Amino acid sequence: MKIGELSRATGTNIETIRYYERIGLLPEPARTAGNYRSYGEAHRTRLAFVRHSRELGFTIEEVRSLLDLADHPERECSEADRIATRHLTQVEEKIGQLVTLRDELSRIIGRCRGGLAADCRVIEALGDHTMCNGDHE
Amino acid sequence: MKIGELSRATGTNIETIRYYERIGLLPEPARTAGNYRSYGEAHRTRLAFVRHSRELGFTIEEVRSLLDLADHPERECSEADRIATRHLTQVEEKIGQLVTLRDELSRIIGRCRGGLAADCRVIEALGDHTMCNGDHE
DNA sequence: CTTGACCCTGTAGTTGCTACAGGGTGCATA
DNA sequence: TATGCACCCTGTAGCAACTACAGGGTCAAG
Repeated sequence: MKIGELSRATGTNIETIRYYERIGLLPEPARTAGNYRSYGEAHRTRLAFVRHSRELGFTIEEVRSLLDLADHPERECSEADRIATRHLTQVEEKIGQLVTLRDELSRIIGRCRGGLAADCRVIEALGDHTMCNGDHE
Repeated sequence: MKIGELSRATGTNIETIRYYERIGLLPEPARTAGNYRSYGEAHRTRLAFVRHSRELGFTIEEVRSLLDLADHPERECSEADRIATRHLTQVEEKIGQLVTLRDELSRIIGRCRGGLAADCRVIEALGDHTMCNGDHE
């Protein structure tokens, strides 16, 4: 498989594949006589693992740890569980923050009744930080 | 006010203040004899506006537009409303994505009953993209 | 007169890619 | 044989929004 085919097979940008190789997430593949990268099924599987992990929001370093574990099936999986659980916590925190944000934005926008910027509630709200009750960290 | 005081007054990193000045979000302040930046109340207000906007997740370019509007109170505020509404939509989309993410993560983690990586559901789930119903873009 | 806190400029690093520039390869077609 | 085109290669620079130095200057206190 050439890089373009792997790209299409996994929905990954070609530059991204080369980037993953550069940072050591994907092993260097064999080369053809013309110096083209030549991938096998194992590469496709590994790249799919990386992409799925990234879609779930794991950082590159987390993906590296997860891959490392996948490469060593004789180890305990508590590390994987720990990484995933911590990530879940972070996602939940982020959701909470965004919900707070959404509420504040809705409130600000709801008060805008058009007209001149001089009287705009959006602009006013942004300038005046005390408008929110002050306890959002 | 020297930069350190402005930093404390607004909870903004000193480097960030200089960065904002460099990219033109904050005007260049007067300088003391010793070439120190010297800020006034207007700078503090403007920086607070920027920080609050950034906390709400507006991009630098959006903040630039909002500031521009705040600087011209004779204009209509429909632009501010448009920017804020678009941003609200984006925040809502992001919340939706994260909720989907959280659910998938919970499902994956919930199935992990410890043991060896060889049998780990987390690792397995990451490798096998078809485990999710397949319709998340 | 030296110590320490503060300030200055300029540049490089962060994350996770993405986008070139400037070339080489490989195959079909004229 | 030439040539066009799609594809591939390396290496470097760019994005957002900061953050972190290095290597120096300023200023007040002791």
